[in-house]
Amino acid sequence: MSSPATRISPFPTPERRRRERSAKREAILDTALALFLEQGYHHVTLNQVAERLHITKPALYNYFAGKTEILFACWMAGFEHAAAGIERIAAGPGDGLTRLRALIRAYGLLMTTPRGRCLIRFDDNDFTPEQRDRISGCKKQVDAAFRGWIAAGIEDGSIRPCDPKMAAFMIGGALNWIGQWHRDDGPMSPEAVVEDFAERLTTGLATR
Amino acid sequence: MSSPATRISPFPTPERRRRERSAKREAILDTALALFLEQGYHHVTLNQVAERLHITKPALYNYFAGKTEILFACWMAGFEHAAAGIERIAAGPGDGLTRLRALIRAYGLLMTTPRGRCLIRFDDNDFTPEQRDRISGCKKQVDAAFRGWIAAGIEDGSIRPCDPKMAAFMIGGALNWIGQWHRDDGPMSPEAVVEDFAERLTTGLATR
Amino acid sequence: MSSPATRISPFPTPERRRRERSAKREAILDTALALFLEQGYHHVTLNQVAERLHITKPALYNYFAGKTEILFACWMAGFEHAAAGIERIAAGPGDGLTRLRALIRAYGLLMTTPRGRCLIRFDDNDFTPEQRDRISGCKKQVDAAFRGWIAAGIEDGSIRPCDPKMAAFMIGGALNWIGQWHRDDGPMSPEAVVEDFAERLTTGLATR
Amino acid sequence: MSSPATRISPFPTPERRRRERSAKREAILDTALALFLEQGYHHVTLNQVAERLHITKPALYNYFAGKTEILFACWMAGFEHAAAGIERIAAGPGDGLTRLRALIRAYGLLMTTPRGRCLIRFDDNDFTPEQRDRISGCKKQVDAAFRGWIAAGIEDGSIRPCDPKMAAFMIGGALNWIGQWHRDDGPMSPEAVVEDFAERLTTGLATR
DNA sequence: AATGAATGAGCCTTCATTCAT
DNA sequence: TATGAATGAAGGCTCATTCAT
Repeated sequence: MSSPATRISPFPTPERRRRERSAKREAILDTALALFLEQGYHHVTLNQVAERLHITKPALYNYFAGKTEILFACWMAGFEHAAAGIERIAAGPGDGLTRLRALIRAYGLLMTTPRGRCLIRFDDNDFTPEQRDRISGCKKQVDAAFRGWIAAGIEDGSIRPCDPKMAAFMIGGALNWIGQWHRDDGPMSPEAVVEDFAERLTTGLATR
Repeated sequence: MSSPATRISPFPTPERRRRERSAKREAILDTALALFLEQGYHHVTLNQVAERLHITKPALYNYFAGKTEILFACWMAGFEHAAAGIERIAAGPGDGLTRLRALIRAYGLLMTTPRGRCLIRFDDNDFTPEQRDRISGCKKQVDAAFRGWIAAGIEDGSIRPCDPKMAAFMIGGALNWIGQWHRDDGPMSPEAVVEDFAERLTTGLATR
Repeated sequence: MSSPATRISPFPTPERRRRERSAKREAILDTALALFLEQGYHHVTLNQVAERLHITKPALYNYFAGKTEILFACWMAGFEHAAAGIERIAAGPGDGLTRLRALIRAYGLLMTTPRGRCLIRFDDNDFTPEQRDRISGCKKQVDAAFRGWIAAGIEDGSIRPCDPKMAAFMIGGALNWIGQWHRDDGPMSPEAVVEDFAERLTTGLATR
Repeated sequence: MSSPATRISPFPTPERRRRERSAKREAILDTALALFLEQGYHHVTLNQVAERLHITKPALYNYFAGKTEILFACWMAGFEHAAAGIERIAAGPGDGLTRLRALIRAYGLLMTTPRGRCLIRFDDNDFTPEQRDRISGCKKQVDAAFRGWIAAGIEDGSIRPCDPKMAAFMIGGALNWIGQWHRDDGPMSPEAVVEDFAERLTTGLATR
């Protein structure tokens, strides 16, 4: 029995307004992302995105400046997942090999989700030059993490001497590819896949 | 030196006609492919393709039924390179590991060329359903080659027991990724890259 | 005279909106129809239609799915006139001959208007198969009306025994042809023409 | 056993050349006409015409100046049939009614053939202005024949006094319409149809 | 914040026609 | 006479984006 004073007012507070707006932005992103991955960016019209959300096309412009902005926001959301994982691992304990394996697991897992898949499925040519620049920087960060911990492992003796760049290319390629072949309804769970890959991708590198 | 009698006639023979037509088809393919890789399929107009060839747009239709036909022909040309490599290796000698390494080298090399790059850069959604079906079959053939020689290597003792499917996914991913990062003007030649990868991708698999 | 309070608001009500939209659809139809009859369907571009309406080509797509849809809608609008006439006559009194003459007048009048002319001037080949099917059904309805009342007249003795099918063909042909030769600025008014034809086409049929 | 002297030379004489050329022109006309009636002028490409004749598109230009020339030649061929019929009837005996009936039979028969059908199925807008002018003149000739013999019949007493123009419109419409509904594989032969129409269209006119 | 309506820009495709051979 | 190849011209349609309400 809530008293009138505590009943929720139908007139949203500024705070609630902000939350709702943010939730709508997220919903647009999720919907657009799903469509982009299903049909490809150029085959998706803003009408489709809007329809799935039960709104109309121009309404989208209240939340995003345009189609490429949505694309970019999708990518960035994916990257932030990756960046968060990297930070978490960096903040945690472990030698180079341990951290490399943790990154493989985290990044590999990400690749089995839409948020992660878009990181490599989106075509660079669909971004504006400015967006491309920012994306390029982000990609370098991820690459630096891989190379960094490989180098650290060589340093601390957990990884055999090798060219960190090439090793990172190999590992990155194998992980990125997961997004292309892994199906949620397939025989292997994402966790099983990344566990397998963490082992498989480092047996050649580990000093035992 | 050539007497009038042996000079080449300006009137092409039927044979020469056929060759020239074929050469023109190839030129269209190469030009379109280069543009597709540079700018992305949807950002390339047939006008651009035609202009680069110093012809007009409708002239393209003398050689291809439409834009997606060109796209498809590009893909198929790439696949035929791959298939030829597979056949050559299959026809040659060697145990499973040897052949797997040969395939890694051949496929990796292909990935440093436009013909190969398009195999994974083109978006499935841009093909017609019929084309997708054919492509799907072709991809299965390549995958089968990787898995097959891994399985053969396990059989003949040159490769340690493991899941050929996962191993093939790892190798395939690493190789496909080459097309994304390798630059012709980079520090490593294609040959050096694939040599490195052939070693790197099989150290974890080889029985010594 | 109107006080500010009773002035029409510039903000259209939903009802007014619907009416305006409907009026625009009609305007498109009328304009397109006029052009189609003037120049022939294939010589009319959507740009011309749009220009005459002081809008742009894509705006047409807010009201019709495409060019053939417009063509079809024109035809259907004409048919509905005819169908309404048939219903009205069917609902009214009179023997077979009386009704036949009424139909001749109504259908003949229709043929002197663009709405009616299009019924026979449009080429079946310009419709989609689905549209053709529907049109075919509509044409059968009209034909059935002619034949039906001829048969009824034979039954009730107002028309001499004869083959209703052939009689209907003759009458239909004569009436359809009106659309080809009658000019609004000609010597005979539409009413005079159909009065003449109602007599002329039934003197051979009437039992006196 | 034809002697060498009488054997047909493989080198055609100029006379035979002319005959063959003329035959080819006819073949093109027939083929094009059939296609035009089947699919409508604008849906028929010169490629289709050429293919049906087992030649190539540009070859057509050896016989006709362009697509509309073919269309026009088709129409003219049809008209000449009609004109020949008119002349034959004019040259023969009979009062106005007799000749009118003869014309109805002849013109009606023509309408059951492709040559005749095209006379009213082709769209005026598809001709050039010059062609339109000539066609207009031809149509007037036919119309004049109908009206003339009706007037003659009134004069000689075989036809009841009436407006020849309107009577001709009625008869012409009914006859032209035959081309729209008559099927060669239908229940009535062309001869039966025109016999019926000759009677039906003049019962109201004849003085008995 | 959301909508209906309209627009501008662009692209693929078709096809009659021409030309060199 | 016939062909292969190429072109010019044009049209329908799509869609991201804007604007008034």
